[in-house]
Amino acid sequence: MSEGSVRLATWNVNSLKARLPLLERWMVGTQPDVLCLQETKLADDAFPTGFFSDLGYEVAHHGNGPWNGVAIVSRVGLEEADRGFADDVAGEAETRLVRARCGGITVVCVYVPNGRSVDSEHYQAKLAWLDALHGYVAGTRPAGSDVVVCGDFNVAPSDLDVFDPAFFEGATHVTPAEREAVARLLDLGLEDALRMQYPETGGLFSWWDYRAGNFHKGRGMRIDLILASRSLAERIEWVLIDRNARRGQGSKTEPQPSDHAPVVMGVRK
DNA sequence: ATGGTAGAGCATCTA
Repeated sequence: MSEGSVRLATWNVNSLKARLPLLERWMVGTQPDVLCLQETKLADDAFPTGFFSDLGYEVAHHGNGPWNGVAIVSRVGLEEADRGFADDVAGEAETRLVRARCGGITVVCVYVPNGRSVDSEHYQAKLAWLDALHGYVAGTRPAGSDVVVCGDFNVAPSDLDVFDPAFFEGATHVTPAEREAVARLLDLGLEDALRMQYPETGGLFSWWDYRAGNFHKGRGMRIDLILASRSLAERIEWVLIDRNARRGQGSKTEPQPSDHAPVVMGVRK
């Protein structure tokens, strides 16, 4: 990209340790300036800081065990790192949020709880977590500054974002309450970067179940989002979902993919 | 129209 732009990406890697071979190849090829990772599945003391510093990046990780775990990786500066919500919130121990200031942009990296099923307590916890996120994001004052909130939201914002709305009836990720929670985030002064570029294009998915050949059948959803504050959104040059990074499943010679593809955005400085 | 996969880690649990 041109000298005057910043490349920001988000990727749920489904275990950083398992994904290192593919991640290295992808970072060398893509050259992100800021990369948000979810589901590192690592405790902080097991985080491979040297892997990233060798590639020229600083990191802020928030993880405490074999589940969840989020990180911000940056080569345009990484300051004011902040882990988790400020106050006690359900799920606060689950290491699902990390924030840092990178190259003048406030970056909030999130891994929203899955919710499992609508009738489960985990679904209620998901809604509570999204509510806490709303308060947290409001505190970053997105209406007046360069803020990005990105990551795995485990919510498909509209029916355009799923391969078949009928298939997901009664399931999590598509309920009015979850979609309302995302809409309320946007109301703070954020834009859904990819949807802004492609307002009516279906099939732009970021996640496909590993099973049943769903990736090759196009049976996915768009749940990995980059929400950009308006000052940033008006400088977006392009947004893409890198499906190439989702290929190779089951191959003996290709590095194995996550079930998520990275979402990448180029922004003028 | 989930459960055929994958990753945690060693029996299942989570997604």
